[in-house]
Amino acid sequence: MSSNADIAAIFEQMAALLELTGADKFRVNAHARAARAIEACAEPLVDLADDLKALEAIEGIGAKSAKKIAEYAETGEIKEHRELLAKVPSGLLDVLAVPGLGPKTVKLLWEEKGVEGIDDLKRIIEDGSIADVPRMGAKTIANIADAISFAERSAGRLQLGLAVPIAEMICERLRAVKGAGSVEYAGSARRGRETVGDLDILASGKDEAALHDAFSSMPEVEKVLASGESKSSVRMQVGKHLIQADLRVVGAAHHGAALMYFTGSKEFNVRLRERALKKGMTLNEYGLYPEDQEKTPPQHRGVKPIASKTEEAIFEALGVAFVPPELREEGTGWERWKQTPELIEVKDIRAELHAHTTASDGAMSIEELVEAAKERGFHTIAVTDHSRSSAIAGGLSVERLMEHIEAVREVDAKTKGITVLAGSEVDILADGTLDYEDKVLKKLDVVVASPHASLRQEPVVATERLLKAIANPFVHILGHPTGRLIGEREALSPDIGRLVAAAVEHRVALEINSHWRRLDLRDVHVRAAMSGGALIAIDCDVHRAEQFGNIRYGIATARRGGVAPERCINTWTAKKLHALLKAKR
DNA sequence: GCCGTTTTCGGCCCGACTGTTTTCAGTCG
Repeated sequence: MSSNADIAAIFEQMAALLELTGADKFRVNAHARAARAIEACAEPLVDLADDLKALEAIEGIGAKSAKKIAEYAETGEIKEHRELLAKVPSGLLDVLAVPGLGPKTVKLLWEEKGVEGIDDLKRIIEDGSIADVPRMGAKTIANIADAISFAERSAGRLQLGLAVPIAEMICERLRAVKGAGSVEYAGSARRGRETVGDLDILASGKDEAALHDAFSSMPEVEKVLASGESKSSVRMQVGKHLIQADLRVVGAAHHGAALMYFTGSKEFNVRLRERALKKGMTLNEYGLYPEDQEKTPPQHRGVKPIASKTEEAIFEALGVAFVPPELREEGTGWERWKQTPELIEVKDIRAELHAHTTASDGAMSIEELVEAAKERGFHTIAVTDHSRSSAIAGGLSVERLMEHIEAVREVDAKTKGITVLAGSEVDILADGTLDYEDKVLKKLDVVVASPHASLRQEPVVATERLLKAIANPFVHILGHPTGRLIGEREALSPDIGRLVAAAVEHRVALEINSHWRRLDLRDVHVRAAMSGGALIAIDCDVHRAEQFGNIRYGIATARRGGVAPERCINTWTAKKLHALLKAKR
């Protein structure tokens, strides 16, 4: 299989390998950028490989990279990549990944000490010979040893739903510091990325030192990595999760510029700063200033910024429409916007269409589920317990399903203020048939069809399987279409373009499952669904009441995919939504 | 290696912090 992720990984690796061979840094960066551009593409690039012009049309992909992608599509490898791997020991890539070790140092360790992997590095630390290398003092050596141990203990990036609560906990504590002003989290958590590498906290306040102290002395902090006047950095353990957190304290006058800078993405910042230069201005984390060729940064010379207090002001001064944080990524095309796209928000959601009760693997009774949905102000809640094949999840036999439908109807009859629909999350079997016969499906108000087993199918097989499910006349929603679990399993890689086209044809909504372990569809798929004209359902797949709170992660994913409220059926009025569902009965 | 309502060649964002240095290189975001 050769997904975009595979190709992106090769480009990413080429960037690192080039760095280690001492290649021009702009060339290195161009490879890293190409990797991001490839990753952000919804369409499988191997399908585009016949058309070099189409590949080159992708921002960040030039003639050379397009040729390499075509070469990969044809031969399954890239010659330059193979040659680089022959030159540089692949274990060096692990060494380069150790925090604090950059290309210069790794190259030096390799050339002077023969280090070709982590084990070699550990060995020369242990026998002390690492000290022969220039600029290797006691502190540096200790930091490297520590970083290795951290890398070994850390599971890497944290899922969004694990990172955000930690970020919020830190913010709460800093807000409690005397004289604290605004405190908020930025970085990839603010952009709503599915995983977060480290937490970026931005604060202002009367007593800057007090904020840094409070931050560095949190009980979960196991090591202070840096502590300067404006920035401190710690490594902390929260529960079983290890994560790095950075705090930046800036004056309120610089808040917008700092927030923008700290939110990123890095690529976005670079593009924006380039744009500023073209307009005769310079942008840094303190503000947007007139460019005057002076070497000392403008904020140190008392230069009055053109804009700095709010992000909005900076965008305006640059002549760019405000870019929502979720869209500040490579390949979203923000440079061409005339105005900010209208994106869906949590408050737009008025119905949950994918929920489980104690009848299968949920923790709530029908009544408790309905109560929780009412509390969120929803007009509709669909009860969609598992179908019979999901035995582990307590899937319902046809007989039990019939009883369950009755039970749901009874609750609906006696409930005021919300419509309770009888539905099912029906397994899509390996061959694409559904777990209940059509005559059973017909009795249900809502059918969410989802893949749960046979998740290692080849893309072609998976595509046909899901297409068949979409074409079933009784299906309303395609639930978590790929079945992936972030960082745990890739699951299916269907041809999203074809799924979208079929979903449009059969008026099936594609689900964004809001659980932070899933976020499935993922952001780039959602973007494809939007450009293809499909409807989206954003659901929490609730098993417990608190999981309704996961909607924020589903919404973040939707926003990253450019979803406007009207494209999501959960935002529709009861009348409109129910009409859509009934049209298939 | 990419890119261009100034450019198809000559640029390519900007600052904080650390550690090992006596003025700065390396790394990070």
